[in-house]
Amino acid sequence: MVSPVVAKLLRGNTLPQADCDLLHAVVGAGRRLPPGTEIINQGDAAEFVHLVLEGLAYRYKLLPNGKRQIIGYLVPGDFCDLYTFVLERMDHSIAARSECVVVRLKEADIAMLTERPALARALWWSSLVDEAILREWLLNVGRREPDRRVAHIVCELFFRLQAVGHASGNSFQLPVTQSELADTVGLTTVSVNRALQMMRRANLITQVGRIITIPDIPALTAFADFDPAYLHFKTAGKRLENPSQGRSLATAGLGETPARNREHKAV
Amino acid sequence: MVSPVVAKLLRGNTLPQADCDLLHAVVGAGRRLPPGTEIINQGDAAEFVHLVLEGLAYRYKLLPNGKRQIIGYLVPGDFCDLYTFVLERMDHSIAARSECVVVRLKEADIAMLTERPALARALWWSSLVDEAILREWLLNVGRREPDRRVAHIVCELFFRLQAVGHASGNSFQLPVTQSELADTVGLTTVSVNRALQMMRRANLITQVGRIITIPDIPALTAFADFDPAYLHFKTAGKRLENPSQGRSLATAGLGETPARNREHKAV
DNA sequence: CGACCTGTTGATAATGATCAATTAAGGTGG
DNA sequence: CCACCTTAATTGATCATTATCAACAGGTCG
Repeated sequence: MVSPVVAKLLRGNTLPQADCDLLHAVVGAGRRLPPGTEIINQGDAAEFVHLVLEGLAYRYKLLPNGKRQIIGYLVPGDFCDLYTFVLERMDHSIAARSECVVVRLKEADIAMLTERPALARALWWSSLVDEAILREWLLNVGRREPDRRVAHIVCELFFRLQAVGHASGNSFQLPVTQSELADTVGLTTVSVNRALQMMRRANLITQVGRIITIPDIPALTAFADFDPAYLHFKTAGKRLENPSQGRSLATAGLGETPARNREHKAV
Repeated sequence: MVSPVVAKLLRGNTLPQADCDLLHAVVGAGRRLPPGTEIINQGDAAEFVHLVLEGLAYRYKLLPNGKRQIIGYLVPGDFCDLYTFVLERMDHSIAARSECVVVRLKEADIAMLTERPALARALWWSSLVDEAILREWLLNVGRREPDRRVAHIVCELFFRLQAVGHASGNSFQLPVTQSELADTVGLTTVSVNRALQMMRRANLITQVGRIITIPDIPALTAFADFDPAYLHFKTAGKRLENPSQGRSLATAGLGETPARNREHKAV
């Protein structure tokens, strides 16, 4: 069984086997957190680096008037705060959306990893991808039409979840409520609801509960103006053409019904 | 004369004198680019790392329908693409807004810098601050009211320009058109225009041409819900309380009228 | 069963976008 | 220095879109 971190880093990097082994050794088991747990709060000082092993979490910021903006999703293999030893305080919060398994790494662990050049580079890459995603989101929220915003985030979550083995074929579990989607794309829940309805009517997606199927991926990506290049996968181009490579379960760890399932193969 | 890079990095880090000297040695003179020059284009492959020494540039993405989203401003001391050797292709473009002086650094130069632990950490810090700014922008565009969006970006540019010596007291040159502001905060130019008018009427800002004065900084930051913590300056808290520390000229290198002036002191 | 959360719907109200001029400012060339 | 040109800022009127409000349906969970 390959840790999702390794799987994730291998999306954009090649790593010597020894580095993968080291990662496995350092990462260990992690603790299981119920949905809704605050993992990190804005203003927190550095202590540990948190890494999501299972489940889905999100970053967010709040406004004084109570409005919320979700500024990132964390899927298995994503670091919450790799930079915690460089920036003194968190400028945003992170909460578990589903049941999550999260490891806490000490500064010494991180140092051990970054001593290996390939690993240091891979970790850097992962933080740069986070930044690239933010840029694309800003474009999404600032300049895309509402329907396309929603379609775009659906595409992104599909690609990212697929990359860590949480899609089967063209189906995956959309692990968030419409209200959360609204807070990620800068709309109201009503608008998100109608955007999704429109997408269903146009047969761009099919929905059974929270399981979403994309019958025609090129059609959806075209509608959303989604180009996976910004995810900086090594094989991003190929994936778009032939995207049914996901081999594992859509439900593991991401549903309301906590799943214990760990059988997903790493890609 | 201290290079703006050094000034910038010292905002959030302490560096040994030797590291500052090395930076100076590596950075050198740079080339002068006229306003509007495309510095880097989306899809470009890695070649050099670009660093802005003078002037103002911006990152942006375009939509197929021609809409533009500005996703970052680069002030003196900012790197355009520090990560160019990690990510294969640029996922956005960068253009000079005013006349700019830009240096191109080879991979070997960067390697030389990152061999020094303090410098490596400082460069990492600078890239993390870029990311933090993106998060705040996403909140701005996604969830703040139009007037406050505009006020917020005015605050940010003031603080960042002040930090590199481009403010005098509470005045600075806002180096962009209203149309560019619109593309950064996700509004139309008409809305931005009216927001600025409102801010003038409320005496939150005063404008003479492109020179903006903030008569009451706490009032403006309160209105904008601007908390400089996300810029991760070491002294950010203090700056908010006592912000009239800028010592240099508001116009150097940032106006339509190209300024040759280099006398600004580093802070 | 009843409380609660999520998704859905229709009606209405605001809010920004759009459109179309007009004014202002800066830069150029005669 | 002035006429002229271009770009940027400003204005008012109108339109479209999205937010808001309110209510209800379906499911889950004690």
